[in-house]
Amino acid sequence: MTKASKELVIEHSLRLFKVQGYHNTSMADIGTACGLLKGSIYNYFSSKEALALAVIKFVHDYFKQYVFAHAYDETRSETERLANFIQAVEAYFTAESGGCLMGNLALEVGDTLPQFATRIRAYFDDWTAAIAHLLTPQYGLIQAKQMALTVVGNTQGAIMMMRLYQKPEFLHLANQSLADLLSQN
Amino acid sequence: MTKASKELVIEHSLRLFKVQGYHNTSMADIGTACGLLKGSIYNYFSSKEALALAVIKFVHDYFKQYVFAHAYDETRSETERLANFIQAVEAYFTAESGGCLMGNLALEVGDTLPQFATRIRAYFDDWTAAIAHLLTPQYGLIQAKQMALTVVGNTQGAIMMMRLYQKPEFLHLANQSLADLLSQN
Amino acid sequence: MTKASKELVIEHSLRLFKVQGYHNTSMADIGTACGLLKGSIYNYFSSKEALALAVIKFVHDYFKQYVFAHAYDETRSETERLANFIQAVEAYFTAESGGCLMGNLALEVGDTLPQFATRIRAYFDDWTAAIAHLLTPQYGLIQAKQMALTVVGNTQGAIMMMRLYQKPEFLHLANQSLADLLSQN
Amino acid sequence: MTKASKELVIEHSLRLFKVQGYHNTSMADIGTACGLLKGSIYNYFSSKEALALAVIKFVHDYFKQYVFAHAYDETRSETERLANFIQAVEAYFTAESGGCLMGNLALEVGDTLPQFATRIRAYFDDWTAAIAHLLTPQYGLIQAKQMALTVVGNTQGAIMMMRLYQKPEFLHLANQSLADLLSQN
DNA sequence: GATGAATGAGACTTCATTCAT
DNA sequence: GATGAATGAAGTCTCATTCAT
Repeated sequence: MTKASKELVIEHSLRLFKVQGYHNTSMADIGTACGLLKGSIYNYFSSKEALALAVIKFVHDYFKQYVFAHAYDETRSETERLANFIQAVEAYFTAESGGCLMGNLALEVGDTLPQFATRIRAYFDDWTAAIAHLLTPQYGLIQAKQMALTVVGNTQGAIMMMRLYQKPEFLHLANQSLADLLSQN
Repeated sequence: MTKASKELVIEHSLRLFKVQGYHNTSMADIGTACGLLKGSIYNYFSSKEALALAVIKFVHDYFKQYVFAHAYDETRSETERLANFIQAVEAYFTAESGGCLMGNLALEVGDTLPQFATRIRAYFDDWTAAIAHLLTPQYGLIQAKQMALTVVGNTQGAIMMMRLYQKPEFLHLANQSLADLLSQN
Repeated sequence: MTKASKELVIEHSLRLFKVQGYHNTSMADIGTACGLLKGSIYNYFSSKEALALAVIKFVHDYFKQYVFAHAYDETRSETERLANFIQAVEAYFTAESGGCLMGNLALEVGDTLPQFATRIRAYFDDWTAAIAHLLTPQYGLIQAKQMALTVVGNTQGAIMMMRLYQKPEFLHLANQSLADLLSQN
Repeated sequence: MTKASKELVIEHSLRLFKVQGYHNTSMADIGTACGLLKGSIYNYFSSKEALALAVIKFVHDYFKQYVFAHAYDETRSETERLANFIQAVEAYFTAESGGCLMGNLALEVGDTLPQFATRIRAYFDDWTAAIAHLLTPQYGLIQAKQMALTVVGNTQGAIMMMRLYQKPEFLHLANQSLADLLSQN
């Protein structure tokens, strides 16, 4: 139950941080969501910041395992890998509201909490690397890397628009542009 | 001095909200930046929220006058208009740090403070309309509008990346893509 | 206009103190009611407390002139005097809402602002003396004085009930009891 | 200790609200009286208003149990019940200073905080009903009810006078009048 | 005489954190 | 591992008062 509870706190925090923001989410909010008192959370995490870093790691690990991994799946063709990757991204950000925790945190605390910014960059780096890996055969390493950075930016922009206008098409369109990059040959 | 002081508070608040976030910026922070006590700000704005809304309006008005207006400048060719527009966008977001207040707020409080979200959407709507206006002759109204939405998203994504990685190239590249949309004929 | 404005401030303050209480009425409230800014009130009164004391004096003077005086009106019989007195009391407290400023202040700040308590006692003393003056011929000085104190208390209690239940009968009944004291012969 | 501490806060608040008034008593005042910091009180009550409502309920419950109950004590004769009732009232309001919290609040916030007014009326209703219950056998329901309302008003007026003049006789006299209502047969 | 702005204290309330039970 | 209670700092906002214009 220890592990389960810890993960429970992380998952509730993830949702709250995403929807309400980091500074606007109190330990009491998190406690309430978990069915705990705020003080009890300190049995699992030493501070609000430590909790948030665990949440960031949780998201990052999830993407490594369930999203980015598709880019390196050697049992599939490049086009298939990309399709699976895109599908995973779209499924993830369509399933729950609040957009992308990493993007949200980047804009909320990117300039004030450098510990967070470092980890968010690492996540974006992995995202970029995954896409670059898929584009490299066709475009070469240098250009693929550059294109991947642009794609990540475009995707984050699309998620922002999707959230602000409550319309999932934005992300879908951005992903189609990405898909086109490989289907053009 | 009234007008000046009110605008002074707005400008300091703009900077602080942008860099530190809305919830992480206290009235005391703003007061200190303006050389006032926290309580004195209430001589100008009835609440922190009212102040933030004034800041949002200030930014929106600025963009209408100094950025979006380029798209409607009938003394220039379409290509020139677009070039001026792009130049204004790039200058604005390169000049100061903290990215785009509107995008930042969209992600920090978009789901919590609907009064803010409405105004931010209005800003993005105007931005979109300006670009659509430039693309319509070549692409037709429907497609231009759609492309404009994508461009705005891409720009916001680029600003996010620019801020996170502290590299201005992101925005420059996004703008080049926009420029290419008209120079391709 | 000086005198008029000063009295204007007093009258608005009287109403606000009566309905909202002393501590719950701000100088800004009073200013707004008078069409002034809060700072302007200090052109008339040196402090909130000085203003309140002026209001107390205003009420006391009004009662001396228009209510208590009936008890000493030598052109009338005792029964007539009492009837006029009662009529004046009833008219006053029925005309406006908020009950009796003096009673309200007695209970709100009687133990914390002795300057107020002293003046409120003086007002009650005069009220008591007026009634005692009317009852003395029939009951003798000692007993009349005692009865008058009881009558004043009963009247204040009736005003409290009248205000709490929003029913003017309470005061009317109390006044009838007073009237009966002289008509019983 | 929970119950004890919560009741402790209520009792200190009762005393302070009674003597200093509601708006003139700060959470810091209450905290100091309880040996707590102002913020700690929010572990017991969600707001100052919630605390005040708990205080009102506390007083009301106390009167139901220790004062009004005498009126319904079937083991005693009517005259004894009334004597016990009167004795309880007199003991209560003589024991502590500040008068009657309910009456004080009625005049301070009766027109501003309707949540308070409703509860205060309920308290006065029960008080009235208790006296009416005692007077009904002799006077009939209708008249007894009317007389009871007058008695409650007179008692409150007496408590006001008692507090303002710092003389306990007022209440004693009012109670004697009440006692006479039954001893006249 | 009126105003807009400033002040400093203080109001209610929230928060992250700690700790004995 | 959970809780209730405490803390002290900080947050938004209000207030009485002052003063230059």
